[in-house]
Amino acid sequence: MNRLESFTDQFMSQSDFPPAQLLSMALISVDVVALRLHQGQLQVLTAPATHPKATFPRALPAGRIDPQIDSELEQTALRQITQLTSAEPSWLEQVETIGNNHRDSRGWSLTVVYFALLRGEPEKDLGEAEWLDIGIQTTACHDPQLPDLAYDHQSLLLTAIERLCSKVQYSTLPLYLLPEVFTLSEIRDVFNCILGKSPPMRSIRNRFVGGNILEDTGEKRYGSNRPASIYRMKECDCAQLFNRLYQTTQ
Amino acid sequence: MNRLESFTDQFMSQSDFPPAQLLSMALISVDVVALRLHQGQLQVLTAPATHPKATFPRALPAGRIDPQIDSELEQTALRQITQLTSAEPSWLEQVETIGNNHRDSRGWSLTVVYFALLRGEPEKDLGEAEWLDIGIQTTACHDPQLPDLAYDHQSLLLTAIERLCSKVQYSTLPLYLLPEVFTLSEIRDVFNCILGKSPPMRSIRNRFVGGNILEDTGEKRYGSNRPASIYRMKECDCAQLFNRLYQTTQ
DNA sequence: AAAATAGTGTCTCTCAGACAGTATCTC
DNA sequence: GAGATACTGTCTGAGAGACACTATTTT
Repeated sequence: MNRLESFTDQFMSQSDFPPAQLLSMALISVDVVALRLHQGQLQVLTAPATHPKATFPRALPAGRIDPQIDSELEQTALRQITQLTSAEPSWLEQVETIGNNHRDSRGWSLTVVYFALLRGEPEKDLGEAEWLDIGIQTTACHDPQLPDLAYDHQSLLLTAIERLCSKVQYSTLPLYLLPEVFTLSEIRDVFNCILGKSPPMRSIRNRFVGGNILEDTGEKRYGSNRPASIYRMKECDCAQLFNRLYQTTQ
Repeated sequence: MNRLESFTDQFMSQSDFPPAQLLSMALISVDVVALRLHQGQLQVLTAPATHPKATFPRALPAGRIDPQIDSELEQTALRQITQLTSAEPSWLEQVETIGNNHRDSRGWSLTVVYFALLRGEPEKDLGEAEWLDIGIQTTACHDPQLPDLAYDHQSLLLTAIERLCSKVQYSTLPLYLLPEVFTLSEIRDVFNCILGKSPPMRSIRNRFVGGNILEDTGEKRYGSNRPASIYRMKECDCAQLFNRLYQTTQ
């Protein structure tokens, strides 16, 4: 038990303290679900589970707010990723905040969960990072095979994956898992890796090219077939939304 | 300065304590944006702003987690509503968590923001509650006229309103602002109150009646015209999603 | 009958999906 | 030319929007 915990326990026992204010003392952490596509496989970034009683050896990258460094919550999340891998996430958004008195045996605890995407480019991981595969049931996307993670991290991962599955169907989010330049077929591959199926190329082409989301680099990717045009996302701050869902993928 | 604050200050000054753990000490609050429709007007529930230096007299209902009462974060949010009004919200969801070192002069502070809808039925408020009008610019829904609120609560309100505006267009959320039974025209009124415009009755009818979302009570509402069928939401746990947006309302 | 709102029929438009057909590369 | 993948043309279907038309009540 480290100094913080012993201190917290001592504080908690002071029953004359107004209970409504006690929870300024809740244990706060920021957990990150960082996903990437690697060799046709959706993967999640993990760190060693530090707690001795952890049910599994790996856990989501997590940490505490460091007021010396972080002026915003998002910076805390970013820091968890950069501590493990040299890559900058192409996407970062808050998923949910879990707070209750049963997820941590020490009492009330609160976690802000972030969701990050990393581009599928060559990059190097630092020390303790490990990417674990996420399996997709081709038949039903609703029950992906998640790796075992310590604490309640598997359920946090599930929530993030559900967010991903939902958002790829009505936004430009799939592009954030791809390298800076890519072909249309690679967009289809993103759908396949995430959902186990994909809309037809006609629909992808209509939405992304017809919708003026992409910029043609003029380059071609050559293979043992007709070369494919190489595209790049047009400059924009955040994912654009469409007003229909792909339905093949439901 | 209450006891917690002085304690926090003292603790913060202990420079030998690992800074990464300090933020277990962040000030945590749960803020609620509770909305209702009252006489054709979208309204937000407010409480008096307690802080002496508050910029405006009213604020969103907010409170701390009380570990004696709350086992889940959502209960803390619910408690803020029931302390001010006798009504149960028909909808409650988490919006976002704001955490940074500049929204509270005391240092790092963290707020989990919830978003609640209350049915437009006769109900009584308790003591300090006050419902403030939210104006909609009929021309552009993107800039509603929000009431002045203390702290950063106007910006939290804006985020919640944006969530509402977005979600009414592709889900059954509008129904959660209506009484238990209602007519189709009242659904149109909800759109008008929130967005300043509404999809045509034909589209509302197709989506809600054709989509098998509603149950016809068999009753009629009489006025100085052809009576309207009275409907009720079919039993379901949460808002159902459609796979297109209404476009008239963009 | 007039006024008012409820509700229907039907056409158009957009965009996803299906699928056949054409294009352009390597081997 | 065969094989492979890229890309286009075009039809269907779902569902939103527009709008004319009909229905049923009160006054």
